[in-house]
Amino acid sequence: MSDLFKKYIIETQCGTESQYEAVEHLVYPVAIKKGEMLLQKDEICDKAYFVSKGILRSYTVDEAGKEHTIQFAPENWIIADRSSFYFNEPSEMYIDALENTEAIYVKKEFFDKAEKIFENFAKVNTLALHNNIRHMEKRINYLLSASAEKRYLKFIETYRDLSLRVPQQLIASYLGITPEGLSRVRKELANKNFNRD
Amino acid sequence: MSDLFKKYIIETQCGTESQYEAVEHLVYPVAIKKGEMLLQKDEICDKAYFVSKGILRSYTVDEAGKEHTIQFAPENWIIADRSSFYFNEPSEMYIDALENTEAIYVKKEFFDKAEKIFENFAKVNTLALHNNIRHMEKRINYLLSASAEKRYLKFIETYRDLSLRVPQQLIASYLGITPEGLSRVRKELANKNFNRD
DNA sequence: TGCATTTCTTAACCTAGGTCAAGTGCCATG
DNA sequence: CATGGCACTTGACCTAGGTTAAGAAATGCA
Repeated sequence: MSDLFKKYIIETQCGTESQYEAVEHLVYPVAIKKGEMLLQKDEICDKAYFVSKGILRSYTVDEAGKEHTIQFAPENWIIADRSSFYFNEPSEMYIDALENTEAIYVKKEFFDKAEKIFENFAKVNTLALHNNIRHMEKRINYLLSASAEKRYLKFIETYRDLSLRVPQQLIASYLGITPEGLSRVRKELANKNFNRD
Repeated sequence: MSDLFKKYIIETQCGTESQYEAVEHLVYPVAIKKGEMLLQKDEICDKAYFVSKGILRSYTVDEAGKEHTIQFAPENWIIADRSSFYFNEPSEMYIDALENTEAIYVKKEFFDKAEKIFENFAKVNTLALHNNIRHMEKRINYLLSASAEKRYLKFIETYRDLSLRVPQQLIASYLGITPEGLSRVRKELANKNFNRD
């Protein structure tokens, strides 16, 4: 179950099997049932999950009770409330499983230990943070400037696989539109494609 | 002109004057006139600016020619296209000055050198990245879930000083609404406050 | 002080997308 | 094989906020 994570670590760190063995005891495999909650609002997020099979998702809930998807994490992705994890502050979000999922989680100790074992751990981590920032910046820009249709097209272009595996209503909640709105957008796109002979 | 930056570095790094002197030659003071451009789209952003007086701003321009403000940087803030700076890739954004501004800029060499001089430079930098991520996450959440009015109220609560110094149309472009839209929101807020005797 | 330029407001009108309420189709479990 | 429950669609209606165009204020510059 944690083989994929092992591979991920060894590859990104340019590490060896024996280096990985030195941190392995801090890697906890878990099987998560569809719908199961891994993090609730106001809890402190002390676990970062790496998905080896299935999909996890983080989301917020507004005063009106509506869910807003922050992130999808399919295979090979890491998910956590980074702010809560790093600053030890209560989380604003929830994390749950969209499918029966196999994952591993690590706590802070893993990061501390890994920094000692892998020469470039901090550097690789910084790279990951920058990737994260770049991604969020693009998302903000899209939310500021693009219509529902454009945001959807961008989404299926960027996450082709996810757009097939994830319920449409959740994609809508990621894009900042309603399920009905997304349904309409899809219909209009279908018409366009049909009409351009 | 660079005194504020010196103070900023010494404080955040818990460093000494003499440590600062060892990196000072990599700190370039600049005076920027209102309206002057510091970064254009498609350029690689190789400078990070720290503002000691005035305001800088980063923004994108969409296909319709509309500007979308990504960040305001008043005194004591740092501004750059982080992705372009870190990954050496062409920038998607512009940076200009909203007021006559005094700033310093540093290039990558500064970071390299500072990492050697200040014991915790990398750690403090990681903290800054996490702060950045937290901030962007909140912004995404607001864009997904809150009305124009709520976003505006949040903005003036969070950046009281900026909301007085920055032209309204630019605040609108930060919030993802039109200047006219913001004007209407303000009017409605004024009416509400007037009518609650 | 006076003119020009930019910023902000207002109002009429419009539209993308929200809301609400019925369907329709699709598994999934008994 | 039936049925109960989701997920998705559809359509009628509504509204927040966009668009356009015009003026009013503010600001800068000479």
